Amino acid sequence: MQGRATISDVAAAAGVSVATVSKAVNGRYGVGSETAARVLRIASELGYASSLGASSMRSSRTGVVGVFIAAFEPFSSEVLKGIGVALGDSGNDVLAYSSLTGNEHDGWERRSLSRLGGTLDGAILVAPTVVDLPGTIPLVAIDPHTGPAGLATVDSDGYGGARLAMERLIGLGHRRIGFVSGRHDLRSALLREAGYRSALEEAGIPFDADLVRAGNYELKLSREAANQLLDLPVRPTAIFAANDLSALAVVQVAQSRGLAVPRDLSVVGFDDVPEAARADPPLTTVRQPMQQLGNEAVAMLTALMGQQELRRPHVTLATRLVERHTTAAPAPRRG
Amino acid sequence: MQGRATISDVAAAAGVSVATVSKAVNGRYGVGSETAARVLRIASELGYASSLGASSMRSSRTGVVGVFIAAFEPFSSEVLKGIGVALGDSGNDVLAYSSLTGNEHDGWERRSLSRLGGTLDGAILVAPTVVDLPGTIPLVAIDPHTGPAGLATVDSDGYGGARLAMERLIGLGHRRIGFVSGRHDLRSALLREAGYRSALEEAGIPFDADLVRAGNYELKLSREAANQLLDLPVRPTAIFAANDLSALAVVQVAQSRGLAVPRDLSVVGFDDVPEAARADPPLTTVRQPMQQLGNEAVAMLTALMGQQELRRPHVTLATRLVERHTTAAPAPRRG
DNA sequence: CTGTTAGCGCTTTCAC
DNA sequence: GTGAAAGCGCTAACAG
Repeated sequence: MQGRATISDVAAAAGVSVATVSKAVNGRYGVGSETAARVLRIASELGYASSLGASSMRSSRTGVVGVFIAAFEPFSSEVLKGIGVALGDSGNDVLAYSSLTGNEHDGWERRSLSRLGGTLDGAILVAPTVVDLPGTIPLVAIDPHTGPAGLATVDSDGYGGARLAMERLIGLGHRRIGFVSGRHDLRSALLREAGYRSALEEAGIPFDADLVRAGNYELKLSREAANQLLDLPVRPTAIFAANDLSALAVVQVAQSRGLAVPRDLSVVGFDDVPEAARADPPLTTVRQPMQQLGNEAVAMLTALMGQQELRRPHVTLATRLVERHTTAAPAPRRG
Repeated sequence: MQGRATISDVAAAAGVSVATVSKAVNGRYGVGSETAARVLRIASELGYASSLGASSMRSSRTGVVGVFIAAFEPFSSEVLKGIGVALGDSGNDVLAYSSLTGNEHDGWERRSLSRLGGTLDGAILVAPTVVDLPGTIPLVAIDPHTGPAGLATVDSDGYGGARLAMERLIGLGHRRIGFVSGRHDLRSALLREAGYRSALEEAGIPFDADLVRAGNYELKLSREAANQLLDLPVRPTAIFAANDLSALAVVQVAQSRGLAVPRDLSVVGFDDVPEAARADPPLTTVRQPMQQLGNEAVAMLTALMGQQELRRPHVTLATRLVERHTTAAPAPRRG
């Protein structure tokens, strides 16, 4: 049982050639059923399973689909859950890969695809920002950069979602609403920002560039953005953030400055990651169906892997506002 | 840019041999600095990155650590987050693998390890139930089956946690407390059950076998267990479940039978997965530090990969009770 | 039905 | 400093 058995170990133990073992293990024709049975038994006894790396070098199908993510953060994790259940019965294994390493200009998605592409039957990219990907295997992107029309994509309605958030805030009576923006290399982030502006415009509230600050979906930057916004001579009464991470950062900063949320400042996020519900106070946010994003991506990928044409190569899912406890009417004017 | 570039593509384009490219790319000695620079530039232009499968067949270090999980469910997802951040700076990539396929007697952990073992520098197994694993690479198990003393493990204090839950329930005045058990092939599940019994005993409440039902950490079974418990002639006033999934199932079943939680039935879970906080009503549960489980595992694995001896090959983390809204004093006797 | 052979992409001696 | 060659574990022709 020491050190993984190889195909030759099995062959030797069974007294046959490696070719025969390979055929038996893969259920190919051309092996006596008796021989096959014996080989299988021995393989099982030895705990043999073919090396993914080696076998993928010779044959095309491997039965594993890859998911490439930048990191195991809440958003990707939810997507992964959706992918996992959707793939549950397909007989495919799931391999999620996060490459923190060498994040230079290459882009992790390129590098990862290069390293693993040959090994996979298909892949899903979560929030890729790189445009031209090697076109070896079926690919679908979730929440992508504005990429080539050729790439199948799934995302959710960031524009509409942002409007939902803003309309609520405006309906509550807010007129001075800050915005912490997201990663500008992601279409979804841009759309959320567009929704912010359009809602303002529709309500007849003039756009004020001072009220939008870069958060880039990063904790540090979002905190800075929040501080800048709250340092403004005339403080915003509400802040809409491009994702929950940023929104949570805003809440935290506000609280650390002695401001009560939502009494002194309303905050709305975007995503509805699990962390949003457990925050204190629980975050009002725009929910995007993250697990369903995964489901849809799997459906498309499955079609692609089955050589099918996609009816709809771009799917957009609806978002909705989840009101929790970080929104309220603005406090009566205090100067 | 079509179809991943291989090392020979780079070699051809650079007018050198594949051997030279390999050395240049891997920073080995024996290449002119001028040549190396040119090769590197061309490699980058071609978007070349060495195939993981192929390179792992020849060299030992690959810079990727694996995490093997049964599925992308809430518990594993949290652990993965912890592993991800802990590994962030190590320069290692993370590869999470879930093999739903062929879950026969082999055990997914064996099979997966066999298929990928050669490709990884080390691996973390989440809730493995198989005992003898091939000992090829550094391994650490999180929440393992009672395995050989040789395997490094990290888990949390299931016994103490269960007692916390039970003591609270008993303190609230409950005397008739049901238990939905977990997977009996996991030590943690057994310890939670032991905690249940010991707390009962200590409070002088006689153990009643009718009050414990198998949930196996499965939705379906847990629902059945809940129904059986609630069908009892003398209904329990509280139910402690071995994990949150089961607890949530119990709440759901109770509600569907017209019982109000916590008025008619108190429920306590175990884990504190994100879903527990968002449930309605939010679940009272025993929190185990899932992300920290991941951190600890990484620390141990890193030591192991660095050839170091482990000071403490078995680490157990503390748990604590998180009271939310599924617990209350039992209703006054109504027969 | 079974074994021999070639070669996937890569790294590593070992000559030159 | 550079390249030829061997071989990692495996599968796919092709012989026998």
